[in-house]
Amino acid sequence: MSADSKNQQYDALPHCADCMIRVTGVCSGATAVDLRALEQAKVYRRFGPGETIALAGSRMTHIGTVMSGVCTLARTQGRGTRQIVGLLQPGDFLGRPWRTISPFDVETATAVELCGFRPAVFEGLLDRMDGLRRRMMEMMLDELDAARSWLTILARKTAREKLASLLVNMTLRQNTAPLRGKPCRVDIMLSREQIADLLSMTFETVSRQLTSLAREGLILPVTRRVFDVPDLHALMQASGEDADGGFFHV
Amino acid sequence: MSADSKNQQYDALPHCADCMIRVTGVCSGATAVDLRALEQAKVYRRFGPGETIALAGSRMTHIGTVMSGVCTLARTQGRGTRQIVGLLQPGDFLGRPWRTISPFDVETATAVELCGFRPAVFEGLLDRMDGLRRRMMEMMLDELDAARSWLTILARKTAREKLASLLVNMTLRQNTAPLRGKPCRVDIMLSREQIADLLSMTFETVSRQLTSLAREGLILPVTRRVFDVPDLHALMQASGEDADGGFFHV
DNA sequence: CGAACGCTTGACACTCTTCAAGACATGTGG
DNA sequence: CCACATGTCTTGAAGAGTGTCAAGCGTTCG
Repeated sequence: MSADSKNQQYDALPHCADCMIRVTGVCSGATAVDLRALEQAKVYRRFGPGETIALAGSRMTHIGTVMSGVCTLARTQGRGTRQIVGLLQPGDFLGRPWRTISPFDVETATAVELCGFRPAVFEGLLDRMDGLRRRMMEMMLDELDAARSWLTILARKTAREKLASLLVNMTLRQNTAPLRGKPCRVDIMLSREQIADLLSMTFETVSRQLTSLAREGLILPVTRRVFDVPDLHALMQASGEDADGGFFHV
Repeated sequence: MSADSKNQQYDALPHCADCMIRVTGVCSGATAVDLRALEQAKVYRRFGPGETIALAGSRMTHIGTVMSGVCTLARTQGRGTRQIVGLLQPGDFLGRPWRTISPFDVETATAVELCGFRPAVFEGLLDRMDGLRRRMMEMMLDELDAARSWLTILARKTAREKLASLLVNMTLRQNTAPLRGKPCRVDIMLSREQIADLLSMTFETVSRQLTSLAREGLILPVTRRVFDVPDLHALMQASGEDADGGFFHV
């Protein structure tokens, strides 16, 4: 039934009615009636790890909600240094209505499923649907706050604190109820180099600080990208954050 | 006529019909009819330099367009370091609808005139006026891009490049047509310490780099905060930006 | 005039980057 | 199965760029 030519015969993604992401995504602002229109317009897309979804300056063919996996927004500077300015995790919105030229490179770090729309279609829906539009504005405001919080982390923290911050952040997003004192596990899903590009360091410094944190027992390596966190509270203190203070979420 | 109690007897600010800011502000999205409603709802406010408009976590009594002067959005870190995460210059929108608790300290760097609205009133106008709402979303998207571009500058540039970037940015905003090769003037309006908080450096380093740029003739000091820029293109190169590449605007 | 403030300049310490080599894992072809 | 290549990660040593601490200058204001 009306398969987009790009859509291989994967298992179908959930219908809006059964979709878990809908709790937090843009579509959480949609009414039941709206949802039926969204269902008709949406186009699922899948990407492998390491694929480029859009280069900076190019037009995005689809915008929408990340269903699973992690995307990076990045820009390459003058002399080859690369800065990742945002991570898109499940529930986050990829692309912007009325601004279909992406100002950043959009790439997948892992396999990614996207619940997408043609930009013009989605803009039409936004104009029609009050709730959807309202949720969209909320999410944009949240993203702005997150970007600014992220700014303070990159700008003022030491290498050690930056890594601890990233680990705490991802631990919180990956564990539903990470009780303090209760050990938990975190998968950073990014290579040392990607972490470096995200935190504005060299991958050597990333490696050094990770082994340093491991030596002190704040994290316990399981594989190279998976760690056990025996004491999240201790890791928070290493991140230099005041108590529960403003933990970013992008 | 209907003077707000906060409004001392200053000269009146312009009517919307004569307002220059309206070219770039949110209200540029308003129709002639909308404009009459805006005119009725707006409340001009004035602040002296160094005033605190809102502390982080507090409710903003007014949101609206900055008419003149410069405001800073800032947050104080754990050990007393301060990070300015955004500058609000004339035409920029101060505060966010549906998010009246400010996540940052809002302060004036100079004397500031604000064309403000009660949050609830402005939200009502947004719901009613398609053009206004559309322009608001555009501005939010631009702000998000600006925050992310700013991120790459803070994260990856040297002290010298950061200062050059800031100077170029402000020069572009303060000169309508800064032709390359044509000399122009820039007023940074911020103290050395504020610049340091904005660029994540110490004020000593700011001072050193400014004198260094001046020694090389890239900027010519007029007063301590005003410089002539004999060759904007040369300054751009010192900023490490690729040609005209993504110059941020906050 | 003295005090307060913003700014400049210097000397030194320290963090992080840079350059370089090696360890470890994975995959390929003989 | 090995030799070899490749990519990712670790570790080391030296150097550059900023932060830190400290002193001094210039202006403003009471």
